[in-house]
Amino acid sequence: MPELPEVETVRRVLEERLRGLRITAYKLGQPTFYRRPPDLKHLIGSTVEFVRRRGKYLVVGVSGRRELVLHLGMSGRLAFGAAGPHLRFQLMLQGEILGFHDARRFGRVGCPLPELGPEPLDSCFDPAYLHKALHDRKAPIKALLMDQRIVAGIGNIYATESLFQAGIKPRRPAGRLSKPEMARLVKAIKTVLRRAVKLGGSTLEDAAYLDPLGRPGRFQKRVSVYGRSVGACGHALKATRKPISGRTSLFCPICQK
DNA sequence: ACGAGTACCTGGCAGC
DNA sequence: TGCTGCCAGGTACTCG
Repeated sequence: MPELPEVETVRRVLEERLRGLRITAYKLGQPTFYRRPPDLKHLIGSTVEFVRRRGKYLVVGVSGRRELVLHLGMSGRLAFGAAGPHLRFQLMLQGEILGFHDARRFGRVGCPLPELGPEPLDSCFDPAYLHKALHDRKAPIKALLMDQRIVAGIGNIYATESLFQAGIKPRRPAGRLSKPEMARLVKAIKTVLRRAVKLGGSTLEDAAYLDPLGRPGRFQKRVSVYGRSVGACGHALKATRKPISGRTSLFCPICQK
C-alpha cells in the first residue's frame, strides 16, 4: 500500500537511475489492466529529465515538456528488468527496462494527474490551512485525512499513525477539532511522514512493498498502531466497529480523545 | 456539496 | 488436506 513515503522512496531511485536516459519503446500488458489503453507514442525518443512526486502519483518528466504519470495503486511495484509476475507495463530506455508489476491491478499508467490538495510536507500545509479546509466538515477526521483533495499522499497507515501521535480519535467529526488539536495533527503528520521517508517507507507483512531495487522499507518497525494489537503507549488497541471510508481503523481508546 | 457506501481486483489466510 | 469466503485498500463511482 504505497503512500507518500513509499512513493517518494521509489521516486528517488527512479530519478537517480533514469535521468538522462532516452525512451526507446514501451509495451502494454493485458488490456484488462487499462480502462483505456494509454497512447504514449509521443514519449518515444524523448529523454528523462526528472521524476517528481505529487501525492501518491509519480510523474516522469521528459524532454519537450511531456510527462508520464504513474500510480502504484495498492500492489503496484516498479522494478528494473522485464522479469517478474503480473507485468502490466514496460518502459524501455537506453540500456534499461522499467517494469510495472501489479497483482491487484489498482495501479495506473499514463493517466491524467487529478486535482490534489497540498503536499503535507510543504509549508503551506499548516494549521490555518487545515482549519479552513475542515472547520465546516462533519465527516470523520480520518476519512478527510485520506481525501486526496484535502491533503495529498496520506492513506490508511499514515492517517492511523498521525492520529495516534496527535491523540485524536479517528471517528471525531473533523470540524469539531479544536485549533490546538488541528495544530497537533499537522505537526504529527509532518513528523510521521518525515520519519517514514527517512526510513524508506513501510513494508507490511501482507503487502510486500519494495522499492525498484527490491529493498523493503524500515518504518514498519517504528509503527505505533497500524497492524498492532498493543500500541506504542502500552495500551490494548481497539478497532472501530464500523469502518471509516470503508477502512478498518485502529486507535488507542485511552490516549486518543 | 457532502457523506456514505460500493465496485474494482487478487493473494493470503482463517475456518471448516 | 483442500476448499470456501473474507479481507486488505486507493480511487472513482453512485445514491440520498
